[in-house]
Amino acid sequence: MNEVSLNSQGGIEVKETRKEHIREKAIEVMAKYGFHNATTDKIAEEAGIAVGTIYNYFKNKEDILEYIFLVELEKRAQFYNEVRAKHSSLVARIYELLVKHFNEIKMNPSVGQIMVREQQFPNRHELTAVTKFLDGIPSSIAVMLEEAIGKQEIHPCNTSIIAAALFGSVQAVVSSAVFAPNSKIGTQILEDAPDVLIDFFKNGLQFIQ
Amino acid sequence: MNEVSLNSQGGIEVKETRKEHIREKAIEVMAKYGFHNATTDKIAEEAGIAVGTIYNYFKNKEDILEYIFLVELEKRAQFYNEVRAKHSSLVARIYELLVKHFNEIKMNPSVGQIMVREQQFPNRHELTAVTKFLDGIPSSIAVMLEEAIGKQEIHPCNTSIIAAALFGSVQAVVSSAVFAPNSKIGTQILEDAPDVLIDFFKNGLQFIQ
Amino acid sequence: MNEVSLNSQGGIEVKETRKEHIREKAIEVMAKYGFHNATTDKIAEEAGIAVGTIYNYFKNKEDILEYIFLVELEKRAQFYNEVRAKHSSLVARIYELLVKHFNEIKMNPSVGQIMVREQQFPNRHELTAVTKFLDGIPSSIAVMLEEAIGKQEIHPCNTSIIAAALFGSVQAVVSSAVFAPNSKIGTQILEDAPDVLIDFFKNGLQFIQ
Amino acid sequence: MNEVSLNSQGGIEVKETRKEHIREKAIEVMAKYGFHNATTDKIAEEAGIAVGTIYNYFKNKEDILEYIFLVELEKRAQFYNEVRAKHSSLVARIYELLVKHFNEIKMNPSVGQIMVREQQFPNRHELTAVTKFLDGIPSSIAVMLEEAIGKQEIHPCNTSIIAAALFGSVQAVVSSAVFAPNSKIGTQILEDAPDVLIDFFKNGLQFIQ
DNA sequence: AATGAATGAGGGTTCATTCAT
DNA sequence: AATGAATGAACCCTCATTCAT
Repeated sequence: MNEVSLNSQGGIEVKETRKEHIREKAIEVMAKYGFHNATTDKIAEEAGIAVGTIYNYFKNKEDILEYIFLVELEKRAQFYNEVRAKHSSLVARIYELLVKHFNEIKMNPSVGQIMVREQQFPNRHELTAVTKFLDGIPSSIAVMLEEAIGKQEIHPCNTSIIAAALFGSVQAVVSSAVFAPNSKIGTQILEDAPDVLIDFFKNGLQFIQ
Repeated sequence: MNEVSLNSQGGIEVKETRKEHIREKAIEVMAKYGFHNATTDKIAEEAGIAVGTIYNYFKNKEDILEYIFLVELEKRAQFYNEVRAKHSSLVARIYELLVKHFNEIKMNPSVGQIMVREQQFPNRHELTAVTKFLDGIPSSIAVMLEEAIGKQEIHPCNTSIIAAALFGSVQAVVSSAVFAPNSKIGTQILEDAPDVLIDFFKNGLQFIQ
Repeated sequence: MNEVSLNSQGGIEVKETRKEHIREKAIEVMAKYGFHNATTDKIAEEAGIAVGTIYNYFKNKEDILEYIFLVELEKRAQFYNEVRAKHSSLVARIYELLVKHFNEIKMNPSVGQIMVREQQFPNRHELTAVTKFLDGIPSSIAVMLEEAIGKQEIHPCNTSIIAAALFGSVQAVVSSAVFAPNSKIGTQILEDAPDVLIDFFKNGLQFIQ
Repeated sequence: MNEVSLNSQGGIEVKETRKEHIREKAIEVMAKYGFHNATTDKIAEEAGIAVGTIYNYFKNKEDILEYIFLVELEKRAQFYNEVRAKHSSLVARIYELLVKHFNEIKMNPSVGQIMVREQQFPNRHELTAVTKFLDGIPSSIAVMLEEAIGKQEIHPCNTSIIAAALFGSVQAVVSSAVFAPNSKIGTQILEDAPDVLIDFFKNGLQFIQ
């Protein structure tokens, strides 16, 4: 049901199927035009196939977006599991998650644009990957926070709000990078972001005295 | 051209014109369906007027969204000016901005939904209120940060990334509140948010030792 | 019912009423944009009045065009009567009609543009002034031709076809003048037209031998 | 891109494609209602297709009119070339053009109605087939006149005015035929027109002495 | 599996006309 | 008589989706 798997080198591997090809081209088109203005015709043209072919792999246009988020969600889930297995300290975990996340965005900024923009989903009742991504990641963060509190690594706090804030910080920085007026600035932000953010998360604004 | 003004009690006051009425109803419809699925027919119906009437007050549908953001932008600009005049410390400033901001959202959650969702605008080159809101507020935050650094109130930092992070935190918390499964939870979040966030901004995650 | 009358000097006089004012401004707007793109709003604005006022003087928008043609039709009817009273020869009659007609156009090219362009009338069953103008003038010409044949001034011919051809020649020359790329050319055509046309009508293409 | 071609019998042949079918039906609808009142829905209904299908073949509604004129223009261009190749005398040329032109109209009076009525096109600056038809044909006539003057076949004259007059004559006669109260009269006019007009063009009104 | 022409519901927008003031 | 905001039917056009080939 999904083509994301871990290859022997421990990297993310996505089988290059026709569906995969459409996903990649759809990302480009949706990043450029936004979901609503990304017509199926444009996607098909970009992918070098006929419109009808899209519908052999996707139920409808929304399903493409769904799949895009699903793939990213699974990547993040893998990161999450890897990181939990590797580190026990909260800082170490978050730091590595940040590094991996921003690396992904650096490698494919288009997907970053979509992640931070496409938050319109008419059918919230269906448990979509989009929702899972936007709600699920903060939840996972909250879980880590609660563990850290349990281990007396950090003081107690409102974990759901803080989790939202952490996720929001990251999304906003991604946004500022991928929509930066020139790509040099954007790349620099993506490079600096993990260190700057981890420092901010650890110490806040660092008031003097 | 600008119906936002300060009344004698120092609160925000908006003259109740027909345009204002359309704005309010459009907020409800757009919050419910999202900008693209908010048809002009639905807006007109909700406002109890004919479709054509909308076009006596707005150039087109996008212009309604533009106006919604403009009003909110002006409110935030007022907050910002008031707060700068009243406080000189960064913490005090941010805290009061948070209180005011979350209060506004509490009073009108629909507008909060729109603020965090509608970031799709085809013509970014036109200097729209939407762009000003999404780019301008982080800029204002960055300015405050730089002032605080200048006054040695906080240690130097990458102000643009941190400003983005602060704004993103707030947007994400607003999002978690206004899209909360039930309004009780949402209201609680909005109530707790200023204290929780200011604490986070000051101290970070508060690691023990 | 109509404000066109002969004044003491024998010239055409149109009482300057509000209705008259609207007619004049409507001519300008319709000449510029064409009937269908000449909105009532534009006409009202040009006339410096409110849209509603137009409807105190005209049944609907078509009625304005109707009135425009009516006035021109009556001017042509006056020309026709004057000319018939003054001359008995066909050539003299046609020549003077041409002179008067082209003079009118020279004085108000906008009306010329409308006369040659607006031939779209959905309700042909109503006997409109537009129809009368476009059908009636050729009829009058045909009558003159028949008289001339009766008086053995010219050889017999298919008067309805020839009348149409004569009228068409004139309309086409008007068209080439009022839509000329620059007004100098247009004015020159209007000046030359009577002599050139009367010569053509008298002698045809003047084959040698 | 051009479906007009000469078949083995030397007649005009138009490949019956879907686009061609729409053109034909659009002619009927536009002739009946006029361009502005010919809705795309009516055209689609008449053609027995869905509205959307029209837009698979035409950019927009104006483009249909454009194509209609283009086809007619190409027919006339073919006539023109054939006739120039066949005859060298001006009279022979014009006469055959008249015969061919009126024959075309006889075969499809609807197209005649459109040709003489639709002279409203907002974008005259674009070099449309409509403009080419209405401006181009008189130009071609002017060229033939100048040749005839050069060969001393006719006396010098103002060729542009005369060319306009000739074209206008023809258009007006077409108009009187296709808008005739009954089709019998119309057909008769179309039949008589070439002889009547050529006689008029050669000799003018034929004054006695 | 792939194609792409056909579909037609639906949407944004216009604008002639009305009518309460 | 004059106004001009309100009206809403009507229109052009788009585009996700289908299905015969």
